Amino acid sequence: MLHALTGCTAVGKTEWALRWAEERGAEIVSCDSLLFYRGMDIGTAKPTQAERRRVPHHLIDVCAVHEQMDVTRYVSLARQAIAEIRARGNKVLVTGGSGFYLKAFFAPVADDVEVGPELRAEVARLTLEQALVQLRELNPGGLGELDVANPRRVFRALERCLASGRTLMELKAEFAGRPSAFADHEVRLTRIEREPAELAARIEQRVRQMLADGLVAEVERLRAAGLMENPSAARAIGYREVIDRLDGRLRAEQLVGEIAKNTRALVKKQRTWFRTQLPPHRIVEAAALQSSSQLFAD
RNA sequence: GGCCAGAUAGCUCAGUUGGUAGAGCAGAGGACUGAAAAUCCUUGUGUCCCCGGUUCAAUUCCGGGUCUGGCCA
Repeated sequence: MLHALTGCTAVGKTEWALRWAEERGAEIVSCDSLLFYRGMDIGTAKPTQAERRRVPHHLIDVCAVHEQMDVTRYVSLARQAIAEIRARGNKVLVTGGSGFYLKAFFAPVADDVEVGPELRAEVARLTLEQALVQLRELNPGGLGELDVANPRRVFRALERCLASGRTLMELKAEFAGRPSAFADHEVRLTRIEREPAELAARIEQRVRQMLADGLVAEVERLRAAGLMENPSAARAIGYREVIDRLDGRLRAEQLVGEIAKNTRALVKKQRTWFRTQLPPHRIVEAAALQSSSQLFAD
């Protein structure tokens, strides 16, 4: 049995996760795509050292900013961490707001087509149009639901076709039949929600606190450590705006507003994901929470 | 007080050589097979500041007014 707690950014799930885990001797497995990176602390609201002393955390600070993480690697690290925690006889609480990674606990999330670095580099040199031409040649039966306007999706689709020698339709059929990587566990999922107005206020407060805590200096350190080599991390909310500020594309007085605005957009996207991509799950209102026992119907 | 510029979508602005208007951003909705806090898609009727004039027709031209900014006193 795995317990998983999610909710959008700034909803306040961290403290509830800590309490639940602390009271049950559980260990936490993070499900947040940016917490993997060492040094991305303030802008990600990473659990502090003090919080990590309260409850053991896993899948935090597992790689350098310039390294590339992906779901497949996440899944294998998470499986390993969970096995170790179980071997100690402890409960597991998965917590985080990265919807795609969370989905891995319920559904297949990647196929196992190996794409070599040479092939990837070769595909990366193509324009979107060239990639589409090749894809259509390889897929006379059509491209299915592929989002042909999305370069990342198109390039990945082409890589998978070239690497496997199969069509998107064939790959899709096989993918749909795969089990979740955690099919051997029963997973209970709960999501914390909060009133939009209250959440917006918390976001603004949180952004101001991050800046007061030294977000700008953190970004400067990370840049020196190779942040810009990782497009996804460099585009993370809070980081991209500070980079824009440092490079003169944003004025100082715009910083809080921009970060808060983009965080609200993230929250909206998270909500759509939770609604449409996760299985039906328990929803609890943050304002109504008084005890960790309310989180899961045990 | 005088001169000049501006007044158009929540915001910043474009535009209509006169036939009632459109971008970016925000907002809303959505997609999601190895970057997911990423990436991508859909969605724009608003007294075109007010009053009057010219005209078949004015948001567009003309006159007056109001407000905002700048310059001069």
